[in-house]
Amino acid sequence: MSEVSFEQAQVEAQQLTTKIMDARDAYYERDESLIADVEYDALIHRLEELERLYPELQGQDSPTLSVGGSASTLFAPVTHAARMMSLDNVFSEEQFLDWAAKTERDAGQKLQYLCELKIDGLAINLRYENGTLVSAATRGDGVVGEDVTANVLTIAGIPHELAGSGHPPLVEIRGEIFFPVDAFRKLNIQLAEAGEKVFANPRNAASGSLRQKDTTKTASRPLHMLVHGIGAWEDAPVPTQSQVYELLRGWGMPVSTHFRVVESPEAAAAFIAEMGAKRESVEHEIDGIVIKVDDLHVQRELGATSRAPRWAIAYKYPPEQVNTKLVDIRVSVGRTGRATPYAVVEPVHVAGSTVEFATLHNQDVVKAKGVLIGDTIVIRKAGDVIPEVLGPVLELRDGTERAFVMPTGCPECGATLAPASEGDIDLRCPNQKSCPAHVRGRVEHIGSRGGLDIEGLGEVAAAARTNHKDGEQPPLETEANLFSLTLAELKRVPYFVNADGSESKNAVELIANLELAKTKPLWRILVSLNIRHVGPVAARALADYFGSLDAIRRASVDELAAVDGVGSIIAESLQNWFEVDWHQDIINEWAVAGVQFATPGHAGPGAAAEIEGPCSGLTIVATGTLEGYTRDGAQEAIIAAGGKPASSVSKKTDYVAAGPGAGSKLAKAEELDIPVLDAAGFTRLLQGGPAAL
DNA sequence: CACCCTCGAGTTCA
DNA sequence: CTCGAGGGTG
Repeated sequence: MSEVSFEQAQVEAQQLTTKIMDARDAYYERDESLIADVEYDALIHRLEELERLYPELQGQDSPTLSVGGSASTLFAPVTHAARMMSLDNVFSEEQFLDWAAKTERDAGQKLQYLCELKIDGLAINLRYENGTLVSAATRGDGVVGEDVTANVLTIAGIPHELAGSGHPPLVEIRGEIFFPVDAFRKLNIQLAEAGEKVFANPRNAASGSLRQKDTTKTASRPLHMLVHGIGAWEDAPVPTQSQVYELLRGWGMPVSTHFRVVESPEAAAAFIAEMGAKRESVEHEIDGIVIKVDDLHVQRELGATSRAPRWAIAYKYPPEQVNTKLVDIRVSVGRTGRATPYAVVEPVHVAGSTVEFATLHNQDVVKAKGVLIGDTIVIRKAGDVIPEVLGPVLELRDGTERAFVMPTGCPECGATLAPASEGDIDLRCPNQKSCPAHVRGRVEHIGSRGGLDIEGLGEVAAAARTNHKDGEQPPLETEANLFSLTLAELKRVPYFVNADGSESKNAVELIANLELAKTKPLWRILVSLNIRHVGPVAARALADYFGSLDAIRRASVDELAAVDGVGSIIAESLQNWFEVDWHQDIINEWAVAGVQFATPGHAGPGAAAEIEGPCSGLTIVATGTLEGYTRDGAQEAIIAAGGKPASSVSKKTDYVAAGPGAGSKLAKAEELDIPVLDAAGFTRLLQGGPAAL
């Protein structure tokens, strides 16, 4: 299943949908069976499978959503005057441009496009006769929908009588009914407090609210509608879709303010990218962008396939939430010994990548989320990067699920897990010196970019105390002998051995990198000692002030806390660290191996020199990819120019340097009205200060 | 003592 | 990126 690529799945889903639709049309409309029931079920099942793997394939009108007799007995059937078509989908800019190229070829001319937001709501068909609303119906299967006129009449903003005059004898106006995101959250809080079932998403809330038997209930919900097209209409009096919208606006219909007419496919692609970046800020949920050929005459020429018009396409954004199965909850132990439960899920495609794992933080979070092993769960990507478990889909429980039980022992060394202090939720493995998880985590940290930045150390870390060849010692007992590692010891790790038994190139390089690391700046060495609360920033402050590890060790708590950015907690953490004997072994062995524990030329405590430069006194945040700088390079450059690099944007930030790929920080900068620079502006600022801008 | 700003730590995937 | 918590400031 998971070996199906997205492209394959897309093609297959398209074919399945057509087959299913054809069979269904034949069955319901002409009362004949094209295929056997079992075969029909198999098609549906396969389509469901594909949609679970790639949820973005599932359109609002997917047959999987209406299988099993969706035709409600509550609402009378209504036959639409003109069929409610669905839209074909594209999932990338490339696919969109291909579609546009083909469309312009078919039309024999360059085209203008109307771009609008694809609202994730409920499609509705409003039938006006001589300016009066006579019926409102859901899409249904596109031919016959449900009559929800009484409910729709309660929705504010939908005119019962069209404004102005000169209305046609019959016009069908199509739009989307939706539940504003803010109101949706409030509704769910109310429902939860009243002990009622909450809605999974705004679309379900809209659907549930609209299809109430009791119309006063519908009236109490803040439903909205926005127009996105027309159905039956003899001789529309204007030549373009956008002008139709203007006309409808004049008649009092709610038309979105977010549409734009553009001159080229490239401009439409730009609109897609632009709206994708701010889709969170719109009042309703958006699952994509609809691009239509603006010219109505060309629309008629292009016509439609059996399902969808050829003159419009839906670009679908990757979904932010998907369902998958919670296969297991396991526990990992990190460098601080914290035992962290994490979810193992059936691999699923979310926001551009396949997710297999998601952290659950601690046992309280597992409880709070209410997930059981075996549940179908909802996953999203927080900030489009880190997978997050939102919660279980309770309707899909079948009783075979089981609760997660936090283990009492460390999964790596078996030591009894315990809270570090009274009342602490987190459980930790106490075996700091020799638990493989601890050692592995610490060695990884030493090699990390914020530490000594040593490539290839991750492999050693993984092999520390584990994975060594039978009967031999692992290359590392603890990090104490890291800098005295020999090639022979390294070769105990298969990764560093060639097929012929000789040491690999990586092994030689690693030894050389370790040699170089011994004379790296003091703050990096400090970070590598893995002292609680001492990260790159605190380490830099300490190193600048004291100049040597010896000076730091001899300092009192008060002297340590005198350093800007260091308080009593960090000071005590430092002193406690130095007292542990195997920590002293690390320092001693590293020193013997040649590690530099002092900044050459530093005059001793308090002698830290403020760098004077063009950017003295300025706080600067760098984000995104700045041309000519690496991520760390930008930080160093700011410091070298006398400025202060910060990791988050606040009122105190003076400048934000943003390159392509900048995300929330750029948005925050705009919100706070902080000057934003591109790479060139950033360089000018660093060289000449604010005056150079 | 209540805030706001940062840092540190844990995290996932290509 | 997000969270919780340390540190500094009014």
